[in-house]
Amino acid sequence: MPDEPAPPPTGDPSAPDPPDQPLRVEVLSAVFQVRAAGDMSQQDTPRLCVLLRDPDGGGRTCPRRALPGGDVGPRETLAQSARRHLADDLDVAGLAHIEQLSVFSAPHRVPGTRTIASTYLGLLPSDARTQLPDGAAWVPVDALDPVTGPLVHDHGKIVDAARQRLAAKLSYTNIAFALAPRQFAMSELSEIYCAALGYNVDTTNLLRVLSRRAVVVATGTVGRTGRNGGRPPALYRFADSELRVTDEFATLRPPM
Amino acid sequence: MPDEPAPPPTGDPSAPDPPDQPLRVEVLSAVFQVRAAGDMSQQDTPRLCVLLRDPDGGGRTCPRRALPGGDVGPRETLAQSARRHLADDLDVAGLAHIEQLSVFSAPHRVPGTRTIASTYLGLLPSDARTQLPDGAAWVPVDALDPVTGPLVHDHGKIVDAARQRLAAKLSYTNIAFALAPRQFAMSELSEIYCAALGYNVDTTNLLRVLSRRAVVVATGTVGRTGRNGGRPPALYRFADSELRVTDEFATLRPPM
DNA sequence: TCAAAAGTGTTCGTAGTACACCCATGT
DNA sequence: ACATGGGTGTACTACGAACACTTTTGA
Repeated sequence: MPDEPAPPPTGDPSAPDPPDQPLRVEVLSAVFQVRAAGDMSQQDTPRLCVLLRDPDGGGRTCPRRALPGGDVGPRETLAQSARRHLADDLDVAGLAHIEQLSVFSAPHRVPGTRTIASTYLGLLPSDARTQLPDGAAWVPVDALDPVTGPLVHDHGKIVDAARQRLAAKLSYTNIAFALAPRQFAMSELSEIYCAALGYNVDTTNLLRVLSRRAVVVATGTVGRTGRNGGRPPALYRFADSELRVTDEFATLRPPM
Repeated sequence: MPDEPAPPPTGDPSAPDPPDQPLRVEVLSAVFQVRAAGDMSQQDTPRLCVLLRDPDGGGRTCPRRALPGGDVGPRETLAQSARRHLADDLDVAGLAHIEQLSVFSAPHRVPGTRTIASTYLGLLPSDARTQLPDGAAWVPVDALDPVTGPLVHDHGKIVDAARQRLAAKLSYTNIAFALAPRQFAMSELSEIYCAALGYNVDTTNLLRVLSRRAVVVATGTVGRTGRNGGRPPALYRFADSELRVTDEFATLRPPM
């Protein structure tokens, strides 16, 4: 699924590759944050947003939209490179999680020099306030194809892969720690799950599941009640602040 | 986990990368097959084996061991490149499945030119007979570190990553189709699961789980009884011959 | 006192495990 | 017939989903 089903090689498939062939390796990152959509027209329910950038620089009427990234430096790993390129747009210290997605290697996925893209998924807690430079913006992922045109090159596919990865890991890991604030009411966490998954999640059951797995723990403190009254919520936090698999081997697990 | 925690870059981390820096991209594949270990001393229970190759050519007394692979050609995707390099050792048409693993990019993971490795997991059905050239061999994965020395460079880590990926997907996908023969008794399939997972799997329950999920279906035919008598087994086959997720979202699944 | 939000308890369905028991074959 | 492996049936456990009911606040 990562590699597009490119047509079979037209040249001699067993030709030894010239060691000096021009070859670029770029790193592209899909960074997500759940944020209450900028327009305050609606009763803004939080939405999953992705960080996009205009590759031609800011200030256009109809900017092209691309994922942030760039080339790999000679002395850095790919993960370090991803962080370095993201530092142009946001405070990378706030990035709570970053992990590798697949490599996109179709020979002509971008025009010009043969460019292989190693892609990353990054997550930013919902309470991290970012000051984006010109040409960068948070775009709700469910408003991508229809409204603004498609993304540059194959970046749309990369965002899709990132969404799928996130949705899957929400189900069997504690990855939501990287999308949630340090402390939160279960209703807030539920909204984050809803935004990331795209469907409703029962708040009470979410608490039960995550408690049993010891993914979240109560802090003992309570938060403030909402605008229209209601009982003040207990506050929780994630037990770990790094990825942990919580439901490995749902089936075919080792005996005992 | 894919990128080793390399030391922070020593040079200027924000230096723009020279577009003509020497950079190699290699493809490495961990190909697995469950095979009844060559030595006929034991009551040979099948074991998970990985295809290794002596990078210095065959005929050594104490060969080094490495994963098969090599550089990417200018007109091929990484997956195509993986298949091309594997063709030196086996009939790639027999490879029932191949998928991307992570990228290994530590700056000095191999000496000399900066080399980034894109890695693949390949699976060969247990009944595929292979005629390996000199210098290539099937090595049981549980006999890697202790007996023969470690693998070259970081290839040991790559094999570990491949094993983990396989074990995980055995639990929630139909990936075993790529390790099993076209037709098989459930006891054979059970042995394959045992070999790949490293622990015992109950044959009767395996049938139930895989039947309910419509992963395997009965062919209606029966096989021959074993060496010491016993009821002849019903034969089964996998419903699909391509990867399918069978247990997506074990928890937090969409309503209805 | 009423609405709104949070939290608790209960019921239900279902998937997976363990294990006993029955079936079919070769010797 | 009997040992050997294959297959079926059943009971048990656990987890997650749904939903009703209770609790705590603000207006």
